[in-house]
Amino acid sequence: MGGRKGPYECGLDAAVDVIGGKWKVLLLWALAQGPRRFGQLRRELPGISEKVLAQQLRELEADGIVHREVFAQVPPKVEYALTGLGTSLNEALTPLGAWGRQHMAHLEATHGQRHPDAV
Amino acid sequence: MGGRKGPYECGLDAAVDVIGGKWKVLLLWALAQGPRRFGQLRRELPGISEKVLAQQLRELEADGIVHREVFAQVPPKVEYALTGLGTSLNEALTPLGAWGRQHMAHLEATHGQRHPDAV
DNA sequence: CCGTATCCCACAGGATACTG
DNA sequence: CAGTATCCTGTGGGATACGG
Repeated sequence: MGGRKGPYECGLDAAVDVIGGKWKVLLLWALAQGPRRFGQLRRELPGISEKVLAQQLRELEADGIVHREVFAQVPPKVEYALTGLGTSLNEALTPLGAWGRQHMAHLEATHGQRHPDAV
Repeated sequence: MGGRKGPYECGLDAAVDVIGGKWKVLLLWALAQGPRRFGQLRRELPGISEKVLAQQLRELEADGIVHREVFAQVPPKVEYALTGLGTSLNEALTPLGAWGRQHMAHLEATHGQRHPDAV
């Protein structure tokens, strides 16, 4: 991401800029369960492409939300984990998640015309 | 909006789908101060076009976040206000806003390469 | 004053193939 | 395994003009 119009106005827009990617919150959600490897995340987010996964991960890393640890060994191993900032973001996100969960049915109905085949 | 990949996973994604528009949170922020008229909102969100303002307002209305009240009179008058659901969303958003405000400087610095001319 | 109708484009993100 | 490199598309959203 990275294309708003000016300086942030109310903090909320800054936060939304961080979590605004299509898979960001799902990523945050997955990483909250514990450190994850690349392929593992790919499996946990069915439908995401490698390019996009790597990309969103790097954006979150650039924002200091996730930490990327490379293990110099073969076969290659890389682990992603939430930083302290990431953890605090997740906590700040909790009420929103609760709100969403509470009104999910309503939201799927109104604004929710996705494609037919559910996953 | 309205284009994810399947059913919602964790509530968080449902919520993000609602506030994911470019101006949505600013709109929410503005409406939290009290009911607003169309032109008033346009003035409070410098840079937004009428099309997009109307559009995002519609989406929020479809999601039951804002209420649109038309006064049958001339000159025309329409007021937008938060619904109960909208208010609860705003409240669920509070911690996130606080988080953003707290780390705004950091975020502007890292992920924040916008265009040169600030507003 | 409060919108809708068009046209247009940048860019996030999908598919696929290839590399260290 | 963990990514790049390319190519391509959908669509959110900007600009502008017109209508009730």
